[in-house]
Amino acid sequence: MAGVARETRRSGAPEARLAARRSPICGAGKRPRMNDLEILTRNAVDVIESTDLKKRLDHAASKGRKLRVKFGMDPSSPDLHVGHAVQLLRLRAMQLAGHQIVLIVGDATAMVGDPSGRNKLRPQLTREEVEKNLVTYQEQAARVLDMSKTEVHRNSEWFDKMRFEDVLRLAGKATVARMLERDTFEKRMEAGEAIGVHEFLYPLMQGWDSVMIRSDVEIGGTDQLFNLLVGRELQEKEGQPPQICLTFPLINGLDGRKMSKSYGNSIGLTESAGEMFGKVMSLGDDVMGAWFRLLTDVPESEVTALLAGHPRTAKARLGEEIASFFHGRDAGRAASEAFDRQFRDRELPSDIPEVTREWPADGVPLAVLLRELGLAPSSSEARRTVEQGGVKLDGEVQRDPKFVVQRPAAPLLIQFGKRKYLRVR
RNA sequence: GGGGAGAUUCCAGAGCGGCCAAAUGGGCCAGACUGUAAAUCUGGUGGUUCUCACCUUCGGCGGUUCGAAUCCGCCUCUCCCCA
Repeated sequence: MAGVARETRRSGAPEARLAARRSPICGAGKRPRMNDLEILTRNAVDVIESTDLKKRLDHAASKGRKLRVKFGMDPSSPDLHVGHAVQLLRLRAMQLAGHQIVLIVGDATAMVGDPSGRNKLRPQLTREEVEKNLVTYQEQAARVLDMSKTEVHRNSEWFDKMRFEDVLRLAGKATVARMLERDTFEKRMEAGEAIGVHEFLYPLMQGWDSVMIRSDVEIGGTDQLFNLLVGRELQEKEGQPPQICLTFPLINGLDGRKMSKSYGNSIGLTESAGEMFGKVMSLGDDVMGAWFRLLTDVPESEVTALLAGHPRTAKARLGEEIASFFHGRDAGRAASEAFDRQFRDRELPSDIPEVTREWPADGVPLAVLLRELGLAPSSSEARRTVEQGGVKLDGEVQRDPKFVVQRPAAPLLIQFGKRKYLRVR
């Protein structure tokens, strides 16, 4: 199904730099052709409508007309994670291929709250909260996209100008029956959960965004299909060619649930290489294949071979690929090595922070010390961990939370649980 | 407008006058084991200078009682059925 067309080459300095710096994932530095269906739709679950997409891509390639590719970000939670990366990587491929990426920051829609995948009424955000998240969002998107070539809009640009009359007109473009077809609404109805009337407006707003920016393609997670399709319908009603909808798999979080910052099971795009690597290593063996295919550029034949081999080796490779994409090869490798030293070889990490504190003459009980150093959130928590043998002082397990620690002559090494290390003096 | 059900600790969900800081499962934390921060098994999981005791918590505010998450009143929010 790979598109057969001659390569259209052109040189663009900033693009080249970006490609060089972060080559490993999408297209390994090779810029995809504008109509390379294979690369642009890799991993896609739904492609609506694929013949139309092919046609438009070919047209774009021959006329040199960029397609406008829309991606909406909901600034209601302030962090992007690797789950978003699945889609961002496709956008990046499109961008490298020469298409125009249009990011919509859904500041107006965020005040409604996307009902997708929710079994709960979402709290509506205030303007201030949205503003704050918006800034960090763009910084994070810049980890994957060349923002200098990316168009960014807030949808408040047009929604703020609408009067109630306009809202009614928009609302009139959909029917309740149509809205209720949506699986999340259906499930919530069945489960007897709350559905706010304003939530029906969400898909319409997102769809209206497509009309306003005249998108050719919109990308989203599989849970976005309904919203994307509404965009198509609205565009048709407004006399525009309906956008192509591409959906990509949602990636599960570290614990198998949907990846979300609020579940604490995500890997954020701005996390350190060490953090990323370690979190990947905590994945269950059975999801490695999906992660390889969705988040790395490792060829299928190699993935198959890795999965057939030792899971530990495969997972380490996965972690290294992911950490390398965001932080460079060297950092990725370093993270992998540091992990091996700490967890496989059980050596101490090389970068143990050291703190200095005040010591009363008669010392400090261990549990209190741990809390004061911030290793434990409360002294009860500290006590439990100590009693369970989770705390080592200079390498020795200390099971007595009341053990009094005196001012140490040399910095005292404290190991709290598996991951927290600290030296105090 | 009428009738019914419900709001519990991070989440789901028991409890229905004292034995409740509150079952169980998930998550999380620790330990054992290991190939890893996988899997599995074990323990822990409100706070307090802590095995006792005390303090805060079961939508909100009051009340009944020696004693309430549990009973009563009002309030807020949600769901269902009927109109």
